[in-house]
Amino acid sequence: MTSQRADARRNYARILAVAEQEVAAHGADASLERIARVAGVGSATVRRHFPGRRALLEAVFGERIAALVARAAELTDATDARAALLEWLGALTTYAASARGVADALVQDGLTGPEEVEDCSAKLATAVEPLVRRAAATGGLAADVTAADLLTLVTGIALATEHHPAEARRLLGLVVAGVSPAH
Amino acid sequence: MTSQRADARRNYARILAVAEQEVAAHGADASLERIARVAGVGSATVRRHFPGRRALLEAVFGERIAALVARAAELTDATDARAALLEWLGALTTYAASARGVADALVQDGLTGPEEVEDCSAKLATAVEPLVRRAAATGGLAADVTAADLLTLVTGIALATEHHPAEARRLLGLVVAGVSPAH
DNA sequence: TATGATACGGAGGACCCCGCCACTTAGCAA
DNA sequence: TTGCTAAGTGGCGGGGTCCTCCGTATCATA
Repeated sequence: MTSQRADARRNYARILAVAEQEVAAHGADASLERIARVAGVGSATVRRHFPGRRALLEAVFGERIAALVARAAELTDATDARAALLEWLGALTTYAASARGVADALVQDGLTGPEEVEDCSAKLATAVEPLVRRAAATGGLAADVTAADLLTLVTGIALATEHHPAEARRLLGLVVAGVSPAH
Repeated sequence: MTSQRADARRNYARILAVAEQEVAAHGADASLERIARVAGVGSATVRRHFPGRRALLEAVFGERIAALVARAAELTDATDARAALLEWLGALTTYAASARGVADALVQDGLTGPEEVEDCSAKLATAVEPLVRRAAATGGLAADVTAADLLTLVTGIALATEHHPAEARRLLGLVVAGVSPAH
């Protein structure tokens, strides 16, 4: 861990910084080769620090994901459980719609299987779980809705509105209220 | 049109047949090169008949899209407007979740702009439009929901459940009923 | 059958991801 | 301070894709 060499740490930081820009500019399938060039390192170095595109994306989004997890923890104590959940979902939607590639990363997360506990969607799911439980307990959430369902829906909205990010929040509103609630 | 040479027509059919298999197997980013190889034609020929991946995907999905458009026309006369709309959305969801790549194709459709009337999502939007209007008129649909919204939501569900297609129908149900309808 | 239009397909360029390998260098020990 | 060693590095080559150009084969017509 800390035994990592100083230059390695330096390169790690440089690559990550460039990767953030590139992913923001070109989405989840930004060119790793290009990231290496811009960062002034060899392509092998990028691959060493981040084995595979997934690893790089997770690192890029890690901070924001952590922020969302923290936000969820704060909201756990809110008086209105339903409002807390909705606010968190809104924050997630805004982020997923604005940060190109994050939604792709989330939908790909399911592939690795349950042993991979470190992936982004697992972190998020664990984080909302308490909010979901509280909202469900107070009747603020349909009974058969799981945390995973909500993440999937938000991810889907973000993916489908890739070219119209402004619509994302509105669509979330529709999903929450119901497109055609039973009368 | 009919002045197309016989060999060109033959190749078109061969390519389309192979493309259907390849897209079903590898999703929207199937290799055009590979399609050409399997079809026994040069890569330039594929490109000639289908300029760009979008064109190829549209051709591949064209028949099913047409079937959905026809289904919408049938359902326009149904007595229960809301049920008709929901049935059509269910059919669309099932198809989008089962046919790999179709959702990607739909979300990419928005890029070309309004002048391109031939694209899949425009066809579908035009087809559901009457169903949406009737459902809204009879109170079976939230007032501020457009046909495009519904397509976007279904597309999103399909994209987000790429690795768990079985969930798609259930999520559609949640969206219809509302995850957390106002009390 | 001869001929012009049409469609074909391979070569080649640009880009990408990935694995391998010889070289450099940071950080520790004497 | 001076070596030593392993971690870290970058470049090269292989395999793949997309795309364009252009000489050539093939079809339709007179």
